[in-house]
Amino acid sequence: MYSAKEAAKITGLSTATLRYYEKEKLLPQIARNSQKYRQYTDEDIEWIKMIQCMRMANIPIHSIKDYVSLLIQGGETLEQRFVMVQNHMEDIKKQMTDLQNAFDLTQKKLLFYEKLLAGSSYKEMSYSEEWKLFKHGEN
Amino acid sequence: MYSAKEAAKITGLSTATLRYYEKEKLLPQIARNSQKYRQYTDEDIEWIKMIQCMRMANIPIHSIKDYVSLLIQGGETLEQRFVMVQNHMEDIKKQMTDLQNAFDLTQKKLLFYEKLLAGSSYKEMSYSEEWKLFKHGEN
DNA sequence: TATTGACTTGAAGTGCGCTTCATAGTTTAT
DNA sequence: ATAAACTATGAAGCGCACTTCAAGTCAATA
Repeated sequence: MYSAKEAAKITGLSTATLRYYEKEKLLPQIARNSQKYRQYTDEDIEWIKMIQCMRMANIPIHSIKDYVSLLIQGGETLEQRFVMVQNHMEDIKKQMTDLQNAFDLTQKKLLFYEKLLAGSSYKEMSYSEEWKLFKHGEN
Repeated sequence: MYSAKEAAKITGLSTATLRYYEKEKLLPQIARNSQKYRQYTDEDIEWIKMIQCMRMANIPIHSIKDYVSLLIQGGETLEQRFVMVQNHMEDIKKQMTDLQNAFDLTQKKLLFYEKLLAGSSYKEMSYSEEWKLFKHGEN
């Protein structure tokens, strides 16, 4: 069992965020001790980590909430959940190609800058030339 | 030369977003015709596409703005720009590993659901069992 | 002539994902 | 006994990235 502060430390989220996630039903109701303080179990922590993973993939709060809601409703909702996960996968794949494009562009920029900084004449490069270089793909 | 509407159609952004980007200095001042209507050049369009690419990688508006500002200032700012691009690259790499983790998790979920849906007995799966399955990594 | 439609502007509004605030209760240390 | 440390709550606030609104200009069309 972990206190709010401990759970926050373990997960890297703030206690406020943990309360927010609970309020938004991304987490089950967290157990309380005699003082009404939250007591996070190891399973809660694991679940929080999974939510963090989903959030890192930009899956919106309401989407995670819907998923959790179906999960709680149980086996009858299996197909719906399957479709949701498929949609998440499509989202993730789209983001991966977007990121790959940005990666490639950024790589090109880095090479460009490295070349320019290696030479000693970069201060002669005019604004308009450089601007155009960027406009036409950084090569 | 393209009108606001045409530029919007080509880039997939709204005219409002294009104006917003211009206001925020992500774009240079766009040329105007006699009626003060914007006239986007091919170079403007290319530049907008580059901004879109950066936005897809979640590079914040203010960061792009700072970069463009340095670019306009010219050659003296080369090292600063180089550092900025290096930082963008670090960001992008971090996002890529996060996305890869989400991808792996989602893949596992899909396999799990496929197995479950292939069998005919999934309606006997209890809430608590399923919940735990997810809590412990979906396998 | 009057209306339609594409455009202009600054300002206000929206949705998301937290974060901070104000207030209060309980336990532990000085 | 007072203060520090931790927790609780609901409500309000914030930063970002747009989006929508209200009011106006201008040119062409019915």
